[in-house]
Amino acid sequence: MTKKQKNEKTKEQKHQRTNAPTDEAPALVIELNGVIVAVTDGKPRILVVQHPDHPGNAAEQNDSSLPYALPFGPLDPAADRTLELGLRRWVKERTGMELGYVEQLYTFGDRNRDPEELEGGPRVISVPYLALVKERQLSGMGTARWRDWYEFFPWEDWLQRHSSVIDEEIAPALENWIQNDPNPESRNRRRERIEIAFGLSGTPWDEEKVLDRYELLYETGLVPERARDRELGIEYERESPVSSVELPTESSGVSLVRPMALDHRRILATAMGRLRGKIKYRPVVFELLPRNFTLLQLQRVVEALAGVGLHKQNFRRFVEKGGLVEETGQWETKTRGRPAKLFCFRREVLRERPAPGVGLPGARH
Amino acid sequence: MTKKQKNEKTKEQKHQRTNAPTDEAPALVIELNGVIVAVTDGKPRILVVQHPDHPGNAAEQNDSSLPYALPFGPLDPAADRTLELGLRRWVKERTGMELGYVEQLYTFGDRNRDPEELEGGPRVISVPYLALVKERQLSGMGTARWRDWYEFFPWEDWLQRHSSVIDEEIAPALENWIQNDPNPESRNRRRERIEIAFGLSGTPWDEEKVLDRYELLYETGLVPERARDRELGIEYERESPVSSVELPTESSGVSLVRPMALDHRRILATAMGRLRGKIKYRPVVFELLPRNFTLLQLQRVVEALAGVGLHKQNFRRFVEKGGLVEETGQWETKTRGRPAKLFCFRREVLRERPAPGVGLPGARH
DNA sequence: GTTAGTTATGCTCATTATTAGCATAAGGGG
DNA sequence: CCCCTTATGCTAATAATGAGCATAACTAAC
Repeated sequence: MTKKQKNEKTKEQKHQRTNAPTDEAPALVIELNGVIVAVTDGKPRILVVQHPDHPGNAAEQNDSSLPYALPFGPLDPAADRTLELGLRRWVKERTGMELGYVEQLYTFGDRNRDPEELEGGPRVISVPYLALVKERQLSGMGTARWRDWYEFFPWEDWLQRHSSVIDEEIAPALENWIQNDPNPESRNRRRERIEIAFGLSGTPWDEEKVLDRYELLYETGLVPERARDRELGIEYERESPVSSVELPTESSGVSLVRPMALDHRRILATAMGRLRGKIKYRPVVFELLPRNFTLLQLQRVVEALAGVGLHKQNFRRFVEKGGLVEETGQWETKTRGRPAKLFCFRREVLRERPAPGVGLPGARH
Repeated sequence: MTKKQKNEKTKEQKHQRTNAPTDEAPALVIELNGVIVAVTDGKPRILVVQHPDHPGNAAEQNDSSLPYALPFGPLDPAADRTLELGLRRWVKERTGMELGYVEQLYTFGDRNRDPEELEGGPRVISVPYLALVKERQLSGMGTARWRDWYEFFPWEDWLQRHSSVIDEEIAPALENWIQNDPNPESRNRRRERIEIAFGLSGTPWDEEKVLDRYELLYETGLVPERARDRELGIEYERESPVSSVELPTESSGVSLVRPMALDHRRILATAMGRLRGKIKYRPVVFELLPRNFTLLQLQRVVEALAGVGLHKQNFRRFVEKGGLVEETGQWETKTRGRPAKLFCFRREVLRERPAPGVGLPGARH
């Protein structure tokens, strides 16, 4: 299949799915994206599909090198009663999965997020949702598969690889970017943004700033999406103009691995940041766990999401004294060491505390 | 002007502003709403305009009885590069106001939120933004005006009127709604939702749950919007189906005052909840204050937004020791008692703490 | 059946925050 | 000068948090 053919096919699909009168393309489409998250074996996974990506993309792609994309589908303005129901509908259709907890993330509406707009395609507004599921087999659905989300964000993982990526690759490149700015004032702003986002020079690491970090890497060209978009004539700019003399150092062969299609890595970053924040004040972790679980299982899930290690005893005290869980009287025996009590979520906590979540006791902040 | 004429005019405007080919109405429009907030004299104000509201609305309305609406305008998919710029553009156009801090709130996409959809109008997706400004004169713009947001949400104000509305009107009516549910299980769910949302029977009041409270009042018909929508054939349902036998007791002449047009009160509730949450972990209050301010001014703004009173000394300690503000060396003298030091926001706090905000020290929780 | 390894769980102690007040300071208006 | 108002300093009691030590209860290997 030639590149041209592929493009046409994609465009056709897109028009087709908008339910517009066949002779006239709509000016506007709403696309629903699902960031479907599960945690297995202490790793946060997201559901991805393979996607033909940008029409003008670099090398001829065979199927296995197609970039990953978050699953998505169009809103049918005539049929879908609500956005959320639209999302649930086609996730069901395409993966056979009935979503449980679902939460709207943000609405991305920048022009040319989808390069087909440049060729006269409709303006595409994306409304991504975060969904939390207990991982299970996918019924049907060909290309969908689970991936560790740190494959796309290695610098977010402070659990295992102690994130040497930042010290060795990111920090020097960003320092370079700072120096490249001739204006001293905006240079200071750059330095401030970077130090805050990446927790450099004394500033503490904030696991929630996933999006800020991604945006910086994008702006500085450290992430392949930037070069790709630029080639296509897409200029992404921060919505709040930060008046800066952007001259990204297209630079340094920093290999910040595995991009995603379109702006999906930005969407994923939004989801990660949101979830990392939300577990602290809403008992959403339990959506990712079986009904009964040991405290260590719970801790592993939190650590996996937050990307940081926690102090075991303090964590245990936190969730127990905090009334977040209660004993079931059962025991987990199939593990290696001493058998652990099984707990379950304690619903009454919702009445007792205004914002019950897990927090990160003992994280190195 | 007859009602019919009015309706037609409105619809025409709407189509006009979509930039669709004149002969074909679009299936989808994006509407941008601004929740523009300022605080003056210790009261949170929002900018509202008057709006013809629903076509099928009850009595013939003269201009002064038109319901208030949040200012809004359509996205021009061809011209507006980003949603946020679209918002800024027409806020500028219509009010002469240059917005500073702006934040996307949510995307409301339920079908028939705008009753004109029932008459074949396009599906309207609303993307409201929260904007924080220092109140100032409106240049131009006829009908826009500032209103205390508690006019629309009297039960959210625990500062002055110690919210007797809840004890005297809301709680009894909701209790009634609980009893009206024949199914004991769903009755329990209702009770739980109500107790959590309104802080009844031991549950602490959570000032952030503004939306939950509004939704409950809507579901139970305690808010006039419900009856109005129903008359028009609009059935709003919670997006996450909570399987319940909805038979709202259209009930009790509870006068939960001043509705807003369309679903704008829901949008406002979203904004209030978001802002009440956000001041705790982001230094956004300062957007509402002059560069220099006394600690009491700062406290008054926080109290106004959160709707609760705070312990003065603890509040002071909190913001000072927390490094959120710094002395300017100047003094406020025009007040009555002892002159107060003037402070300003201390930007460095952004580097020191991951989530710098004001918190509510000494609130009766 | 002893030993080593693994995981669970109890408990302590120092430190830091938070709550709720008491008390004093510094202005203005009679 | 007295009274009212607002600002500001300080404290004692309590609660939450951070960092460990120590022990318990299992499995697998020898």
